[in-house]
Amino acid sequence: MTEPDLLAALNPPQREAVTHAGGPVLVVAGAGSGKTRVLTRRIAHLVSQRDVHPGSILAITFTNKAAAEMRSRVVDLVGNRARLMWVSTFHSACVRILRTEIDAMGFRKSFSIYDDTDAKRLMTLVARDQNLDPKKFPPRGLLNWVSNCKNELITPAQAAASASGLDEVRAEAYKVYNQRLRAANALDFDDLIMTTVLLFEQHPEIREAYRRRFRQVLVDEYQDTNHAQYLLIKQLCGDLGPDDGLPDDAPRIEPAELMVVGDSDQSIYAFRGATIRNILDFENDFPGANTILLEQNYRSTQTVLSAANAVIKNNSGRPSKRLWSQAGDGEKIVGYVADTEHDEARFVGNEIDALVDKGQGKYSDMAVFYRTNAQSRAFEEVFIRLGLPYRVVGGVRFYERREVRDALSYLRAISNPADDVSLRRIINVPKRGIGERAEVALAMLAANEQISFADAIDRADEAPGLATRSLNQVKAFGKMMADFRAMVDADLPASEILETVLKRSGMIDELRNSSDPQDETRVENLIELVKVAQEFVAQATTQDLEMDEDFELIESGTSLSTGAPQAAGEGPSDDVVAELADELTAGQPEPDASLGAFLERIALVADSDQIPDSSDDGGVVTLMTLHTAKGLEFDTVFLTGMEDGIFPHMRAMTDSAELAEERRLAYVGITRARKRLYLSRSVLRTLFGRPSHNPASRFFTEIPDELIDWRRKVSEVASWASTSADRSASARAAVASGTVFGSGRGATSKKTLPAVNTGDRVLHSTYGMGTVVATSGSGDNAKADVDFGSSGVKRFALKYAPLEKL
DNA sequence: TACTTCCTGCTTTTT
DNA sequence: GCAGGAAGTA
Repeated sequence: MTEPDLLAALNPPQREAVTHAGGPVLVVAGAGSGKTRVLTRRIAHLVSQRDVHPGSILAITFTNKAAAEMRSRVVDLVGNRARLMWVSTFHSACVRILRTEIDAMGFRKSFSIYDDTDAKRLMTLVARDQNLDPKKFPPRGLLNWVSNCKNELITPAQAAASASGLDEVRAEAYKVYNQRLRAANALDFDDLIMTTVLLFEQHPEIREAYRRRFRQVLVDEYQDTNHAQYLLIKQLCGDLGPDDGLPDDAPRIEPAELMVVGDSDQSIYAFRGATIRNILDFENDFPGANTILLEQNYRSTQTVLSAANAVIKNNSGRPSKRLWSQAGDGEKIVGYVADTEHDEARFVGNEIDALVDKGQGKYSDMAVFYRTNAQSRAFEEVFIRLGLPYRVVGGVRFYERREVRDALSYLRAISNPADDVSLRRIINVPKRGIGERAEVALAMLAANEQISFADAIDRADEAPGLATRSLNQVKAFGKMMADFRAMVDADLPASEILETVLKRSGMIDELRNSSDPQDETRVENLIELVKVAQEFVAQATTQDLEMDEDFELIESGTSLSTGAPQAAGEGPSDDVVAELADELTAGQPEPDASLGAFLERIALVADSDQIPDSSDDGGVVTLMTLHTAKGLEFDTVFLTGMEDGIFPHMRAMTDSAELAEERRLAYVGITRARKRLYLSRSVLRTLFGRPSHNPASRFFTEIPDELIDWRRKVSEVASWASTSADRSASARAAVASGTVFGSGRGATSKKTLPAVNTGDRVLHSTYGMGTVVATSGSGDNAKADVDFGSSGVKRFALKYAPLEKL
């Protein structure tokens, strides 16, 4: 694509952002102003410049999915040569750097990456060892505290030095937790960033190599970066001044060109350390910075924008921004007050049906948003009944399932023998007679001898108090793991190793022979995992071929060394350019089907990257949380559960900063809509398994009434519940004690048992439609096994299960 | 050692 | 109303 084509269809501020040269740039962009488009075009523009080598571009996106999309769009625009650029999330970029450089930080290259669940497990162990009261110091809370430290780049020693009171305990937990991580040769998510920053601080020469490499750095969603990520950017393209750690006579390189794009009104990840300070202080952080404002919205109608503005303006202390649209007023916002969440779901379902019937859109043009994943249930139930095609994004994740985690723990323990957490997870999976006693004996040996758990297994003879029977089992297990590791040494592809592990460990056999109907699904999930591995291996092999093409491209003369001459005094010298060209060709990551590479992919890629394509004809309705909705847009958006206590979430209502974040979340949700916005709430909602009733969300009432077309305003339940304060209070009390509806704990209602037989179709409030495949027991003990297709087979006690015969 | 049965806490949001 | 842990039992 030629240069004018790249710039066509952009408005003047966008064009300015795309072609900007020299000095850092902050693009402050409102919702729907074409942020991502600007970034994509800018990268394409850069690649099409003769003196910019694609390998010198580093673009950071928020999700891996966004990275993949941006990458393929740029390749579409300017061709294969763009494949050499780095487009990834902060985490993936750091892993890529650490895989090369981590020796310098005292880890081995085979390090494991611990996700949230692993981290929590490890922290639980630490807390137990420290004899911490789980009520006072829940692992989750400790982990949050540690995460904050890591985001602020506070080391355990520094934390201990400045902590007082309860924080002294937390700092101690942080220290031990990190020691255990190090011993397991593992890094958690926050470590990935923190360690990279520390690496650059402690090894200026390594940092300098990357500064020379990346000449163009672009960051999307800058409002959601945390302090550690900011420091990383600063290390890569800030002006470090005289304290840059290099010898005085070493050659310096000009800082790279930096462009960040963000909207402080869309910052919704402060809860995990993101800070809009990074946006507000950009001009101080990067002197000489330019700010470009994108205020025209191309996505939504003026009505939608007015609603969004009306909500967000209640946040104090935000820089003023006036978003405008040329799309006209469009349709009014539809408001609906439901009696129950089922009623709300029915309204949404019927409305979707009606819109499709009237030809006002396809299923794939519509999305239902909610605050928490648990709220998807009512919609699923109703949508199944109505026969609406839908897809829930997020929720119960594939990689969170027990059997999948077990399999991955095997792989990690094989790839990284020091990984005690993974090893201890699977030492008795499947059951092989190595119980708690045996495990403790081995752990004692490991502690006494200062060796890893894997080494303790190899020296099990020395373990104190290990029964002979257990000893034999442990030896057999050690032998098996050694065989698996030999497969890694022989460079067998990840998929092959996985298959062997599943078969030889006996995991598959145990599940196949099990009487628990759920285990059938588990087998299917493992087969699915094998498929994922096979696809990964296949992909790595084809990438290999593409890389070869790219090398040819470089060699055939498009590389930096033949590019336009640099202006004197600016940019890298010719020597540096030549060196850079060498580095670019030499330093390409070998595409890699190894076990380590596979594990890395699994750790970093969220499986919520499965947002349905709108290209399929008809398609499906998308259900997701507001957080997942970030960066997406739909013709029709249903914003549901607009109730105080739900959204804003109960736990955010007391804290003004958290409330402000919830409001930004509302702003994000509203601005996802192109043409039609529905807002709904329910007066009565089942929460924690019991009914509770909530007032309208403050965000709902902040929207001017004239923008809203009320379909139903006052619910009957609302009128009896709120006519008098007394009655309302007593109703609430009754609800709270579970006496009114009889579904509270201990007040099990007597319900007539649905008589089901094999082959009956039933509806479950959580799993949806299913078929009875077996029945057992009688009377109160009657149970049924129900097959829910993709959700698998579950066994229910008919007395309690929310099952309905169809 | 392994299976069963309570029982608790949980629901924010995710790279 | 469910998962995962703790405690109790074979």
